[in-house]
Amino acid sequence: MLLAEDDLSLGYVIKDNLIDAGYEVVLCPDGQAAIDKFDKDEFGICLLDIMMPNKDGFAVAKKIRQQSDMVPILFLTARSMEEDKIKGFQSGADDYITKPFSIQELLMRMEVFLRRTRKMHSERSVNFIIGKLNFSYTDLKLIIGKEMFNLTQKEADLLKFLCEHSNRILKREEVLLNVWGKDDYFLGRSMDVFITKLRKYFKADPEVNLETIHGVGFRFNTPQG
Amino acid sequence: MLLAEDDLSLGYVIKDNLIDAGYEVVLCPDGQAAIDKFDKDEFGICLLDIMMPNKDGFAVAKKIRQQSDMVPILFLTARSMEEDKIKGFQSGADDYITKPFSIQELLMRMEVFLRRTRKMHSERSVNFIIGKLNFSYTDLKLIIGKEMFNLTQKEADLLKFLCEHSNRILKREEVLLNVWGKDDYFLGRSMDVFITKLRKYFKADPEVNLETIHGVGFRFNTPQG
DNA sequence: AAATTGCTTAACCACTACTTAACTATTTTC
DNA sequence: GAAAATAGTTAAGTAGTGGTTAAGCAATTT
Repeated sequence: MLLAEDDLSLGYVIKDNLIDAGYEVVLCPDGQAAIDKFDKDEFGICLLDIMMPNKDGFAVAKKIRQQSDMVPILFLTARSMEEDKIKGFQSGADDYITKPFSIQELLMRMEVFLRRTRKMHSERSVNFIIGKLNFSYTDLKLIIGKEMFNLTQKEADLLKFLCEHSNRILKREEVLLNVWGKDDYFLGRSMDVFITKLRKYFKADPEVNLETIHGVGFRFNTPQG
Repeated sequence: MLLAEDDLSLGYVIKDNLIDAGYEVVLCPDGQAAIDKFDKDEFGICLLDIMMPNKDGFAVAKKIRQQSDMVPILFLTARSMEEDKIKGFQSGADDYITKPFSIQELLMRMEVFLRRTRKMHSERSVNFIIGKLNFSYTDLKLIIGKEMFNLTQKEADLLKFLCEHSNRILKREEVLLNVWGKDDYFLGRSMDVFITKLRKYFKADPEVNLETIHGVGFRFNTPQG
């Protein structure tokens, strides 16, 4: 989880307690640092102090929301702040908790959201795990070995279709109709461009390859489960 | 087959009976375990209890459906559950069976689906197994003894036609009309080229040969099955 | 307004599958 | 048994298919 708190003595207390509770915690001393961290890593939940130097909690939340609708965001606020102001500014935050708070209380609130998002995830997410290849269609992320690629929607659509029909010959027409909705010359060429892109990703895992069946289509060869 | 049942004493009874009936059974005590198992292995059919801790049967079915449209899913339900509720929630399930049920009944219901999917499978793929010769039309692969050849679509079309009419005389005209769509001098010569190619493949199996009936056509001689 | 993103279209090249051709071998017919 | 027809084989020719890169374009973001 991502923790942004400028009061470092408080920050460390929270961090240590959360680590004891089994979380992985990244502590950032200001808003910009939090944004930078969020860009690099994936976090399951974010805890943001509102009043911070260098981008406040609201700004950070907004930035995070641009990247992910799913991650739960909790604000840490001073008691002095009026409740309606916080609500008004709840720019994408899921809840807030006023200082001082007990670690117990924090943990409980976090659990609520983690349960909820885990559930949503499991209901909505579409994932494929094929050998070293880990593809989350919902997140548009493809992890192969140690490399991670952020896919575009089309790339993901195509890859999803390939995953759903791996190890059998797929006619070009079939792929086009299912991924693009229609089959004409130009879309066919467009598909070839996407095929090229996917093949670049697949280079990271020699067990996976997208074979051309000339005059017919493709076959997505993957290690059988 | 994948069996998810939280009542373990019942689970073991079902499992043992199905094993006696010749099935391989993996028993999971809760929904999440079932999902995890399904990700790892391939199952021919899934039997899911609806009420389970840690993801109920509906959730498991949904998850399974994301990965495969084909696998038959059967729900096990308590008698108390209203039928329409089950039907409404039939999130991708193929059938349900109310507890208590006889193993006989369960086996019969399972057979129905397994027959169906086996049939669908065989419709999806076209294969010919003739002596040592194993030809998958859908995969464009011809395996003879230890050699494997990747065929082109035309080669496969021609071979398929020959397999479908083996051990009888085929007029040249007949083959041309069925495989090329029309019959003229040049296509006839073209066919001869393909015949040559196929004969090269057949060299790997002396039991199979493509005989010329001079002035008439061919006969694809194969060991009778 | 400028930059970025995501897809399509274009252009170029390499390669493939099939046809055509050319030559040879076999069979049929007279 | 020679000429004609038919078929086998190999190679050359050709249209088409696919891979790749980059330019173009529309939509969105900064």
